Amino acid sequence: MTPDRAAVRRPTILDVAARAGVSKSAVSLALRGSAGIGDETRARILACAEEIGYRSNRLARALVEGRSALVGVVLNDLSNPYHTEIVAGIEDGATAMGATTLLTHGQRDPHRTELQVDMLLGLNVEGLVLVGSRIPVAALERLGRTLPTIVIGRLEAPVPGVDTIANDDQAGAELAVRHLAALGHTHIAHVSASLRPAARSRREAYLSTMERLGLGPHATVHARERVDGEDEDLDAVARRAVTDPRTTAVFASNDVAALAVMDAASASGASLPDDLSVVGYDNSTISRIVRPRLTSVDQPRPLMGTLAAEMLAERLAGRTTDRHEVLLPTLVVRGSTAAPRSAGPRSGGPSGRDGQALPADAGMADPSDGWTTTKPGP
Amino acid sequence: MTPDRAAVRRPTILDVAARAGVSKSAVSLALRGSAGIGDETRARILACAEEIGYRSNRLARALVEGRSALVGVVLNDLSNPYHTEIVAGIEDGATAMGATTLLTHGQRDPHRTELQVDMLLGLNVEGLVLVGSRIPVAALERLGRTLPTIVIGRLEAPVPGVDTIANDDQAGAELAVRHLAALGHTHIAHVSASLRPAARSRREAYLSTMERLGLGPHATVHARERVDGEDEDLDAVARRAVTDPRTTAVFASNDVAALAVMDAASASGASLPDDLSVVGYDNSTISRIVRPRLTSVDQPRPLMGTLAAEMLAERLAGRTTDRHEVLLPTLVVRGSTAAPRSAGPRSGGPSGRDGQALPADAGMADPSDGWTTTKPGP
DNA sequence: GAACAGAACTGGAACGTTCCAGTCGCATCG
DNA sequence: CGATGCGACTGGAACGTTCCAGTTCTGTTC
Repeated sequence: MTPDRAAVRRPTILDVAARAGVSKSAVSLALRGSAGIGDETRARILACAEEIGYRSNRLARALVEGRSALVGVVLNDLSNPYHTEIVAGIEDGATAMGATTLLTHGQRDPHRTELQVDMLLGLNVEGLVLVGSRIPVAALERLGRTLPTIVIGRLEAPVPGVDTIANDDQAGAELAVRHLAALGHTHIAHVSASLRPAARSRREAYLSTMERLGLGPHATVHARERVDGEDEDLDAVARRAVTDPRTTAVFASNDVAALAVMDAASASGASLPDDLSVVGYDNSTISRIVRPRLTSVDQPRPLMGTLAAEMLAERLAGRTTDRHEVLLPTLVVRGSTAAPRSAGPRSGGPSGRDGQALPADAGMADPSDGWTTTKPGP
Repeated sequence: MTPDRAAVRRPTILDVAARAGVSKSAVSLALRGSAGIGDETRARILACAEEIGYRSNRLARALVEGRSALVGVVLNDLSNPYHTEIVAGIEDGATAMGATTLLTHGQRDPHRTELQVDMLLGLNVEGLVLVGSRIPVAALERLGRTLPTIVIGRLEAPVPGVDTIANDDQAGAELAVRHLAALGHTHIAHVSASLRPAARSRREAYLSTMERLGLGPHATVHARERVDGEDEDLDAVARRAVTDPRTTAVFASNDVAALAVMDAASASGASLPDDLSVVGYDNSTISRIVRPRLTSVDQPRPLMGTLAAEMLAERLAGRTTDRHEVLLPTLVVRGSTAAPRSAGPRSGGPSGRDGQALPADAGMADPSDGWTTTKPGP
């Protein structure tokens, strides 16, 4: 049985005031720890508040203060553990600036995402972080005009008033290809999981790196046929990639695709990593579950989160220029990559020990902070 | 460059009223679609609102209405994809009752969880759903007295005013053991991942089911030594479970533990599922990634979510008695279970085809709705 | 002992809504 | 033709805070 909650009105500042025999202003002062109130009175007020279980009404406060101290985070897909570490980073940053984080998820659906954003705006959030969200460009432009907005992930084109944080897909892809080449692979194929901007630039970087390494003639891209549903025939693409007997290594544009390749290879009787080396992208939980464990490009997710919070703080402090950050990924080497059967490593390259992280090309940025800044295009 | 947002005050209902040449009340009426306003005037007001980009301030509305139309959901661990489907269910239910869902995560930490709950209370949420959250009992009791609270997961002991939704661990464990026995296994071991209530009752059900099947003498429980950190030596336990040559099957108390068992078995040269059958619990993404794919007990997660929303609605409609639901799990049979090498199946049991779901024992509940109700203890 | 300073506290206004008790004008009715 | 009723609209109060301009009181200074 539960006490009748409807009858028990939630205590307000006035109830506390009445009990302590002071005015509501005194209570407000005491609760917020402001000066201008005696220690003795303050203690009494605090005690009274405690006794009747007073809890400040954040809605009312937000209304009068004109600021909600709320930051909205929209996740495209809650089930993607990829997002989790980013969120943790955002939360830490937001907490540091005295704000609290409100999460919602768009369920991979632009329409739902827009609805969620609307409801966050209704709650007067002071800033918005969209994590890998799919949202119509028009809506994003409106947001850029309305409040500080940070997008984590790659945008088709920059939107005025919207900051972005992405990882350097070029560098990541290069890292993967160079790792395979250093092991002695020459016939390195690429499996591209989607046509979204991130996958596209990984593919381009794959091609250019192959070219630069003099392996251009051996480059092959296995992409999906343009089917509308996205996860349509990834397995078919993987099977296609695995059939070519000359291919000894595959760089996949994400871990899910890499998993499909590993499955296809095993199904055709290949033994991993001896017959086929596989590199994924995202360093998701998949990479630690699958056997052999997957070598994968890792994005600095916690950093992405704290950076988002930092950029939000800047915006709130008055920054009006757009900022676009590109972070350098690293490669986490695990058991899915090894020298091909026919050849040893071409150089004193990575030893391939499980879980060893390699920083992105040191020539491109200072590896000590792990990321670099690029200015947006016109 | 961004327009100076600070200068642009967010338009209010009064701005709309001024522009449309009516009173604020008329605008309020028009926006909410109430009667008492002419079609022509309404259209004009709506147009004006659109023009100046008016957006209702939910805070102010909540303040005066005394209800926020907000439901708070606290996730213990965002990275656990287990939760995702539950959240989707809650959201659907909440949307149906005209409320929106606010997510936060407790980061597996009781203290942080309490903080998150506090901030949700400050936002005047009308109900709270805690998903697998670890929160001090004292705090939970306070919540039970304050507002409708639903806990998804098993509680040590019922808390007055708090509803619970859990899956029937007994039935789930029985399902797993019976499946293995039907395949012909007699030496079925159990690996217990934790000492939390759910794992404990799975273990008890394992033991009693073994007993009932006349396999009591062959029952062995491999539990963790009492180490404070939870994931401490799961692998060691798994290795221990795998060393006994007579053991041909293992029922693990969750998928993570099952994965450890599979790893340990592979490491010791066993081939799965021929040398060892493994059953997990949770039917998490792990079970679909690992090879062979893991047979696992599945909890009706979407149902748990919608049920939570339903129970919340009941509470808001005035229910004051506590409700405790126990849902029946099913078994999803995949490739990790097969008849032992030495013996065929003892009966015309399950065929073991990949992904086939078996309902829980029909004698315990009507399988058509998939769940049953149990009344709480005194 | 009057003037003053400052600390401690108070009461009203404001925030952006909804709600409610009216007011106004107009058509209908007896 | 005056009363009645009703639809359309208005203005003030209220929600629970914070903020600000006062007010009171105590002690200090000349």
